[in-house]
Amino acid sequence: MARATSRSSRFAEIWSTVRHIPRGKVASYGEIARLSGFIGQARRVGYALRSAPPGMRLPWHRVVNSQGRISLPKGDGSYQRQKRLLEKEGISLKAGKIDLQKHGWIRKLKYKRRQIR
DNA sequence: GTATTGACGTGCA
DNA sequence: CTGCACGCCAATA
Repeated sequence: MARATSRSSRFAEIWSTVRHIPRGKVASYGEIARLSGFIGQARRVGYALRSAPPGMRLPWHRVVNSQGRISLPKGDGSYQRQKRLLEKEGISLKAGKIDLQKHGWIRKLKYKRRQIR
């Protein structure tokens, strides 16, 4: 076994991480990559999600880019599709962007930590 | 085998 | 704010 070069096995880590994203929260491709053990390989996450077959109920819509923006093209309606799924979970988009401070699963701590609690 | 593209990220002009 | 370059890895031509 050593090699487990199966593509599925390689993507399994990413799929598993994505599945751990709580409802109503979002994570970036880079964060998913890091949590899956693929630091700096955000691109692989996008590839894994694209290869993810439907039916496994993968919350792929909770994954956006670091800017809080949907990376899918608007041309074929993919953008709208994800946007709708997000709004359905209470995640609203502001000017095409998500407020990561509020909906980010792993938000970066800011220097202004007053009122945290 | 190389070249190009892609559901990305970060830095810089 | 936008656009461009480079890095990262895998799939595709």
